[in-house]
Amino acid sequence: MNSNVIVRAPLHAQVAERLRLLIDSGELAPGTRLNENELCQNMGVSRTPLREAIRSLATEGLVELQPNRGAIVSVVSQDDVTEILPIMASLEGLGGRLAAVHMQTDQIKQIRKIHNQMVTHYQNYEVTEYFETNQLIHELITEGSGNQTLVDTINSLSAKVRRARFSAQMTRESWAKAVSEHEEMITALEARDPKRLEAILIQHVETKRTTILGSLQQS
Amino acid sequence: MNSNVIVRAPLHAQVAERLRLLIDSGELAPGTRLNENELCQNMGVSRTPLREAIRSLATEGLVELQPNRGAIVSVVSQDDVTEILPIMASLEGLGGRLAAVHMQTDQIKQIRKIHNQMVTHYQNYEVTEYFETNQLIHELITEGSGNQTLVDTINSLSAKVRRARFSAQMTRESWAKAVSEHEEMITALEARDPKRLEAILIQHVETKRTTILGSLQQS
DNA sequence: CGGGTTTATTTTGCATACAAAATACGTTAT
DNA sequence: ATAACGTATTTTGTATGCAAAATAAACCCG
Repeated sequence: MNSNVIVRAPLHAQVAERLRLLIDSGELAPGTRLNENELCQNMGVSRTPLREAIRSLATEGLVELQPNRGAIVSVVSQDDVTEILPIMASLEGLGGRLAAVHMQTDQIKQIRKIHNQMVTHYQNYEVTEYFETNQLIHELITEGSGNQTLVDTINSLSAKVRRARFSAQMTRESWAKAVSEHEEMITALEARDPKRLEAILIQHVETKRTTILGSLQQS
Repeated sequence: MNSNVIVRAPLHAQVAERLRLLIDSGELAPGTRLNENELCQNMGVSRTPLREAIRSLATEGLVELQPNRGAIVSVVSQDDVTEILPIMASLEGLGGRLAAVHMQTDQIKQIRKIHNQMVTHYQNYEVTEYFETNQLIHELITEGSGNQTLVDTINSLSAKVRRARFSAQMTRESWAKAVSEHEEMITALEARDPKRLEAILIQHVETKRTTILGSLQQS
């Protein structure tokens, strides 16, 4: 009679997930010390799974371990962004190159659809929706590479700069540029032109880097 | 009076280190279940730090967690190698491109020295020494990029295929090709030609991929 | 004798308890 | 009053204990 038992994920995984959210949302700001007791009470779990979760986040780079002094939320400096984005550019470029060859035609059509939605959001100044569709397109292209390790690697790097990206204010020009680059991306994908798509993606991430750094500078 | 106190690393870090060694050396073969009690007694620690270490290795991808069924040593399939090496190619290429610009001239001279040693080892059929110097050159170039995140990312990927690389038998031809590619690499580095170095590195890792896959196929 | 069910044992997951280190605090001496 | 020392408290690190799940074994029934 145990038909629809919900096999809930291990506690430490749930805790890790929750911590990621707290960090992404900024509730746990960069530099904050993770007090184990406090977090335990907050989340209603004991220290064991919490600590395991923290270790995971540390390996992912979201928090930093300080021996005998616990963990702090990693602070992503300007330098970190400068380091990470060129790597993401290379990898997204690789992903695009592979996707242009491997993706199914109907998958590409699907991306074109989402792209059109994104453009509408752009025209209507719907920032959140724009970001979401934008992000989705990048993910779909990368997944289209058929290389799961590549997807994981990019996601891991992306996680570290996610907050910086959110908070980065786009200027009218940089936004327009991003959209036009996206248009080129889709066109290259539809034409199944690996080298061209790769080049555009690399350029696109470079544009992003400039935008983010420009925004970080002000603060 | 606490001059030379040795701050020993946290137990879980030591355990993780030891586990990595066991996995790399093959004492813990791919697919092996990690029995916690067994390992605890073996290493003389309790389960807590051991489990934390296992979580770390899981995030690194060296072991695979199976809910309620513990962890097994990851099995690197042919497909995994096929996925990972193109990524490493892109990243090492990026590293080279940056290194060609950023490295100090005397650092480049140092690499040339090591390269010459490597060639000698090649001529004398000293396989182990050849592998070590070879590996060292790649690391030094990547480090020369000045991008620590890049170094970490490459190392993480490298760790997963390390065993496959060791066990890969080089043919006379593939070995010769690898050496000649290395010669080209150093030349491009000395000429501070980023694009050329990048291209060679990408090609070089591609060669490696072929070698490893050819070797995996036989087994 | 074989398949399936129940029971026993092992093994993992989580919580708690204890030890060591680090931090915070108060006291004392200059 | 301030600096420095020593003590108290907090916080992390490790070990152990208990419960649930999974695996292995025994048993029963056909």
